[in-house]
This record gives sequence, C-alpha cells and structure tokens, in this order.
Amino acid sequence: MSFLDIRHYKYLTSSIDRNLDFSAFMDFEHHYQVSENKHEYSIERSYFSYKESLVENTVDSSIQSIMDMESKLIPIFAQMERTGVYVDEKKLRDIGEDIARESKNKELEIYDLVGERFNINSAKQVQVILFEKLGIPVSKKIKTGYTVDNEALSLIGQKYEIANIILQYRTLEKLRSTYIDGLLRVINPHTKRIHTTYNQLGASTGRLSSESPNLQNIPSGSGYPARIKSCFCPESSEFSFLVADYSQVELRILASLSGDTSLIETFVRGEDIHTRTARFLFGEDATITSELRRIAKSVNFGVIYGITGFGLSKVINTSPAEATKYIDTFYAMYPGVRAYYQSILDGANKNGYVETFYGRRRYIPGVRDSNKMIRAGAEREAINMPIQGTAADIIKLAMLRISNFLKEGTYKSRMLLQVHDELVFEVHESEKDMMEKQIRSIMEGVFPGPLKLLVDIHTGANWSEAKG
DNA sequence: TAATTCAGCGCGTAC
DNA sequence: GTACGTGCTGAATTA
Repeated sequence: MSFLDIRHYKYLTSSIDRNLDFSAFMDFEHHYQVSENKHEYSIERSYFSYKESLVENTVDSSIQSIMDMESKLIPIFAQMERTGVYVDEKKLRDIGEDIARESKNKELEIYDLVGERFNINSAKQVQVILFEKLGIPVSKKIKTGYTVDNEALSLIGQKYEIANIILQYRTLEKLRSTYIDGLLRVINPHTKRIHTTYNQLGASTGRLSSESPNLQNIPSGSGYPARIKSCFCPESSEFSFLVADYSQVELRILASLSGDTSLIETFVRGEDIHTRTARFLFGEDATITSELRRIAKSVNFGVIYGITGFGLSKVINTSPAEATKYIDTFYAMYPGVRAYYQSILDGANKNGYVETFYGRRRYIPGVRDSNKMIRAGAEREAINMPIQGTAADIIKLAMLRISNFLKEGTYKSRMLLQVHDELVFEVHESEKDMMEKQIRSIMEGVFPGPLKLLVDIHTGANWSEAKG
C-alpha cells in the first residue's frame, strides 16, 4: 500500500503557500472545487495525488527520495495518532488544583499591592495599572500601547515587586490553562488517551508539527513542568516509557556539513561544546562560570537559528553591539561554519532555494527581493533550513527504520511521540533492553557524516522520569 | 438590541 | 529560526 499527498509534490518543488488544506490547495493551484461529499472528496484526493505522482516531469529526480520517504511516513504518523498516549487524568487534575491554589494566592497578592481588582490576563489592563496608575516608566511601544511582556516586566521587576508577581502569576496561569485544562479537554473519553494530529507539512524546514493538542511544546524542567510530564505514562504496569533523543543534533550536523575542524574536534574529544565556545568568547584563561556558559550556549543556538545580534541581545540581555560581537567571534573561531553559511547563501541566490543533506528543498523567493529587510529575513530563513531540515530528515528516516523493525518482530512495544529530536516509546518490560539497543543503533546509524551522532536513552515509569 | 462568532494580537511554551 | 494554544478585544454576524 502506498500513500500520496499531491501537496507534498508542490511544496517540495515550489514556493507556494504551505498553509493550505487540500481543498484550498486544489482551488488555488488547479482552480478545482473539491466535493463536499466526504466519499467523493476522498476519491478526488486519491485521484489527484496519484495522477500527480505519474507525471514524472513535475518531480525533479533529486527530491524523489524525500518524496518517497514522506509517502512511507504517512501510515506511520497515522498509526502513532491512532495509538495515542495514555494520561493519568486524576493526577493531572490534582496538579491543576495545586497550581490553581498558588495562582489564586498570587492574584490576591497583586490586588493587594495595587489596591484594586483587575484582569491580570489582559495585557491592556496591566498596561493601565503599571504605567498609568502606578506611574512606572514605560519601555517599548506596541500597537496597543506599551508592551508588558516577559522582557519588560523582568526589567520593571528590578524596582517594582508587583511586576515579578505578575510574571509568576502568568507562568502559573499558562501552565493551568494550556497544559492542565487544555490537555484534560482532549483526553479521548473512550481510549483515555490523547491523540494528537501530526502535520507532515507543518514547518517549512521539513519538521513535523503537532496540533490538537500540540504535544511538542509540553513544558520541561523541574517543578510543575516535571509533574505535568509525569502524567504521561503507560496504561499498564507491564510497560515503561523509553525516551531516545539525539544529543546536540543540530550542532553536530553543523559540524558535519560545514566540516569545521574546530567544531568537529570539540565533539570528537567529548568536550562540552558550550564551554568550548565560552572560552572562545571570553578567553582561553577565563574561568567559565555558569553564567558565561549560558551566554555561550545562547550564541551556539543563535548561530544555528540564523539569529541577529539584535535577537541574541534580547536572549542574553546585553546590547545589540555586544551580541553582534559574540556572533562575529563565533564565526572567527569556527571559520568552517562561516564558509559553509556563505555557500548556503550563494546557493540560495543561484537556485532560489536551499536544501538539506538529503535533498529536501525550501524555496526562498525573498533572496532576490529589492527590499533590503526582506532580503535579510530571507537570508536568515536560508541559513536556518539546511541544519534544522537535515535534523528533521534524520529523525524521519530513523522513524521509518524503527517502524519497520517494530513491524517485523510483532513486538508489544510501540512508538508514541516525536518531538523534533526525541522519540517516545512505550516498551514492554520483556523487550526493554533489546529495544534500547536497537533504537540506539538505528537512530545513530542514519546519518553518515564525518561526525557520529549520539543518542541518549532513558527509561522510566513516565515521560518525566524517562527524560533522564 | 443582545448574544454569538470571528480574526487579530500579545504572550508564552517547545526544539 | 520553526511551530501551536490561550485569552482578550473589538468588529462582524446572527438571533
């Protein structure tokens, strides 16, 4: 059985808007109105996709393997959606009550400090309270007045305690509304499991996206986030959770694709990459404190994301000039990366698209735009895609191979979730050790670059424990 | 006129 | 850089 989606062909070979469902796509691309009848609709969908696959000239042979992979992945994602993931509903409710209690206290504390009640969830009302009633100096202007976002409140919080409490309240409300109430709403009453929808065309880099609910942005960390993640668990005590994630996958891919000797050497020696960058930025003899390492880590990530000095300055809380200096130093210390990035931009200019190691393309029409701002934005998109997209290709290939492996053995263990560089499984106790070995071997074996990819695997009674 | 729906926006979570 | 979800707000639509 082979599965096809006509949109894959167009999205992988042109720059048309990815944000279209099948019906909108057919209207836009072929001026064809699909049937409202479900049965006819599915026939139309199959027919047009199959027809498209037969027209060889529409498909550049260089992206045939990506097309083939996406086709084979369709039933795998479908299976994962159908399987879903079990959630301990009672436990989640209990955590929700704890959060609600703490949140209520913060709320009352805020009213007390301000001397009146207002809706703290309303950015507009917070603006009025802080900047008009309390007369606190304003910062950045936005369409609706002055921003009260995290950055602004953190700054204000240095002088006015009220801002800190609003931040704490916001964090709690975010957890409660999105991750407690939001998840409780989507637990399937029949299966008691959460069944997300994976969007195979979700991101322009080739990444998956997940919606209804989005299981790819469940909070991580200690405290409430860990407690929330611990609600995701096997349904039966005969199973454990197994989490396998690629270690530093994007930086390792960057090392392989750029061939930068300094980056490769750092990884080969097993050195801490963020500390290494920190010494480049702050001097070989500097004592690398956790703060300096944190800055270096942000620089490393920023470079992968094609971030600007301005963007980086927000993350590490310095001036744009200082942040730009860090980025420049990074390129000076890893010259292979600079050359590699330049070759990406040259390719984008020449071809109008950039591509991953496996030939997945992203069209970048903006690189030839007359507007300088648009060109700069397009260049960041171009830089970002080959790294992030290659990582996406790698984990998709691994999923394909793991799925085939699981099918052949008629095992009880199942693949449940994908979170960009991480795969989550529920594994039967009798298969646990063997699964760990096989999954690692498959995942680490996908990418042939000069630098080996490493996979961390942990098991535990739930998602939180198995994160290691 | 009141209630409901919708779209845009600000914000925050993940990798 | 790439996503998605929630709540608020004001406008558009419906009853």
